Amino acid sequence: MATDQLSVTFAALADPTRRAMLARLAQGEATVSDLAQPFDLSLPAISKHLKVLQHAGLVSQGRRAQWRPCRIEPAPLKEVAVWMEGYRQFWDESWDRLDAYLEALQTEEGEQGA
Amino acid sequence: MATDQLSVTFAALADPTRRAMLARLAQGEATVSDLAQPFDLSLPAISKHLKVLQHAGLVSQGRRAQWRPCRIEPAPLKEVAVWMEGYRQFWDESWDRLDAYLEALQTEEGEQGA
DNA sequence: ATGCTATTTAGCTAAGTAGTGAATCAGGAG
DNA sequence: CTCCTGATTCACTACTTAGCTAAATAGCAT
Repeated sequence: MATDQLSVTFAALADPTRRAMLARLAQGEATVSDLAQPFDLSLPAISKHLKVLQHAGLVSQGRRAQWRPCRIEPAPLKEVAVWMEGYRQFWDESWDRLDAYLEALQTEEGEQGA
Repeated sequence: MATDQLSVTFAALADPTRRAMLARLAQGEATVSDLAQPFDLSLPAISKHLKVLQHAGLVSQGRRAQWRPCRIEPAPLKEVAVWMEGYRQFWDESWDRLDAYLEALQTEEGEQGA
């Protein structure tokens, strides 16, 4: 398995359960049981998913009595955003519009030339 | 393994070899051998990585004689970008600045109150 | 037909992942 | 101290992934 940060982050995000947990944490702190509640999974399974998210640095965990409140951490998402930036031309709609625009321009020129 | 599109895409991106192949394809079409060239991997290994990328819809393959020219496909990247949008508040720097700004405001208010 | 180059498929191994239940640790509360 | 709740670790099973070599397929060139 790849161990570079970006690979670990992508791998952590490659699971709908973990993304749902992250979505829940985007709304604020939650305990492990809070996170487990929507799923038909054992607590150990949730704990494991959580560990994957922590290992990726996407989530940090505190302690309050017997609870382990979890928070979302922005750094790895930022790294993904930076990586995505390098491919913006492929996914940004405005680029598609620009592409269509340039194509239209070229067509006009062709018609003028004919 | 999760089979939803986003999970498959993230899983495909969770490998530095595959991301490097994608980076190469971002510069234009390439054959399988072209893609294999920078790596110390057997051709079958590259072919497998390529299949993962194709299965994620990130790459499409044509045929020209005995070559299979590969192209990058934008749709799954777009889906990732859309997903990321939902977390912009966590990774966008301007949010950090806003956060700092609000914090500064609150500190000022506190000092005024004291 | 034969061969040559590009690529894929098959069959295998080693290692990693996702889930389970049982047991254990952490930390109040009676 | 003992019990109860929250959470983790352990030991195990089923499955997937990444790599390899060897063999097969695709398509041009002779």
